[in-house]
Amino acid sequence: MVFERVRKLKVAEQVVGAIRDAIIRGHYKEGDPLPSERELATQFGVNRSSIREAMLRLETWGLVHIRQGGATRVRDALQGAGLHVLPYLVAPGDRLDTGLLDDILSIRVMFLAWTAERAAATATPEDVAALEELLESMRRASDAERIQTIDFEFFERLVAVGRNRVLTLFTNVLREIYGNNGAHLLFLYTQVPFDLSAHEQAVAAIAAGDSAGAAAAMRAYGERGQKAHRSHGE
Amino acid sequence: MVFERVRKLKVAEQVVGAIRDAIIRGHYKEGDPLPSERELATQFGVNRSSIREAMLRLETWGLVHIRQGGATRVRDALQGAGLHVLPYLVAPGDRLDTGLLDDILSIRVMFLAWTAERAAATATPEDVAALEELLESMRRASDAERIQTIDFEFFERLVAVGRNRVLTLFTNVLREIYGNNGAHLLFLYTQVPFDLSAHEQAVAAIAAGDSAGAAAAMRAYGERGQKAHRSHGE
DNA sequence: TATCCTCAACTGGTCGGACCACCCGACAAG
DNA sequence: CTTGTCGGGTGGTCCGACCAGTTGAGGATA
Repeated sequence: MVFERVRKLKVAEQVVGAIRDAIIRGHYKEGDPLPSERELATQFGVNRSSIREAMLRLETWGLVHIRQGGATRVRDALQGAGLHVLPYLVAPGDRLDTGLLDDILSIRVMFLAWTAERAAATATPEDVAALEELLESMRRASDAERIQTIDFEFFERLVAVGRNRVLTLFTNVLREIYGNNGAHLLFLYTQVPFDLSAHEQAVAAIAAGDSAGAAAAMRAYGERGQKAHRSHGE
Repeated sequence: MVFERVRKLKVAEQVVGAIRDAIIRGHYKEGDPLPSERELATQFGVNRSSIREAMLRLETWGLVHIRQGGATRVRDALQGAGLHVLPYLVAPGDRLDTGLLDDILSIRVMFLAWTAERAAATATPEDVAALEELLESMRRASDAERIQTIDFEFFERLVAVGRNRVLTLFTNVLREIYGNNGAHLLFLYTQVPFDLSAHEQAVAAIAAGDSAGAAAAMRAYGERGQKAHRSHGE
């Protein structure tokens, strides 16, 4: 596998991107009316159907509010929107403002700790073996990017072990964020050799069924990341 | 205000509901192809545009996967879908299967504890006053439904106090779930007088800036709910 | 003057029918 | 067995028309 799949952008997807960017960059503020579908169609040089498709996507993401008869208006994204907008709020390539990254890392600590705690309660010997295997490949990995990938696999594995369907849904969202913006979090892994002690402690605790221990280990790991960000940010 | 606003269902919304239900009820399983848009249009007796709109919604929710040239197929909702499908997975009025409720309550504990912990770190005197006011109205409330409403307000307040934008996004999702399915969780509040001690401890800890104490109090409260469900379920 | 009603000119929602781009499976050619 | 072709089906886009709510300006009314 050398070449990636070519990404074909539908017309509607390009329109979505353009409007989303315009909103994020502040051309349209909260509550502002967007141009009518017919006008956007001529502006973009596409058919109204495509504009409609774009608007529908933006609405299900919670970025705009559509109402028959009235204009389609921008909605305050962080107020009314669902979680799923996050991946789209942070456009790939954009800089992430520091405050938001803070918030994300804080949430990360919560998920790491909780996931480990749940996993310790429900792990089978096979689960533990799989986790140890991932540890081993992290030890062997030599560059930050690879470690990051494996670490996220480790996390996903932890979630799967926890066997909580709702938590799995959350992870899917996190994966989207991560997949689009992994570069912003790469600094968490640039220290090589990567300090694996927390992971090792966590796996040991999980193997022993020690929920509190597993949670503490992963929590410590997460907080180390927060600290790294603070000193790294200035 | 006695009467609620009449809810007008767009054609596409009805189609979305019908297809969603068909998927949830198992008429279409993971990976199954849905009928073509043209066929669905004649079956539902509507235009293809409406079917397309419905499909787009289902796709952004992660329930189906659309690909040009090939058939639109059902996607395993709990595998590939984002969090935002949860409100739609549990249709209002449906029974909630016990396992899922277990999972939800488990997540609830995590959020309660974490939210309280964060709040303790960032609360201002005004925040504390607002929380105490909510406590007071819970004391005065006499029926379970009212208590439930206030308790969720309390939680939202806690989130706001934490001042974490990402956590706020999560709450928006939870609110949707809660709003549509509060009845399933009503059993958490049927004990009257409602035991407020955990809330009181949490607020006290928040006022004192004691993160660990606040987390422990709300965690205990959440775990009491889990226990109630287990004994209530059989 | 102040209030209400009416109506025209928007907006989004639905319709139907056409054609394009793409995928797949059948089948022929090598 | 592999490769190439092609036809029929699927979603993607386009067009133009009409339906259904919303809004606001201007006139009728008190």
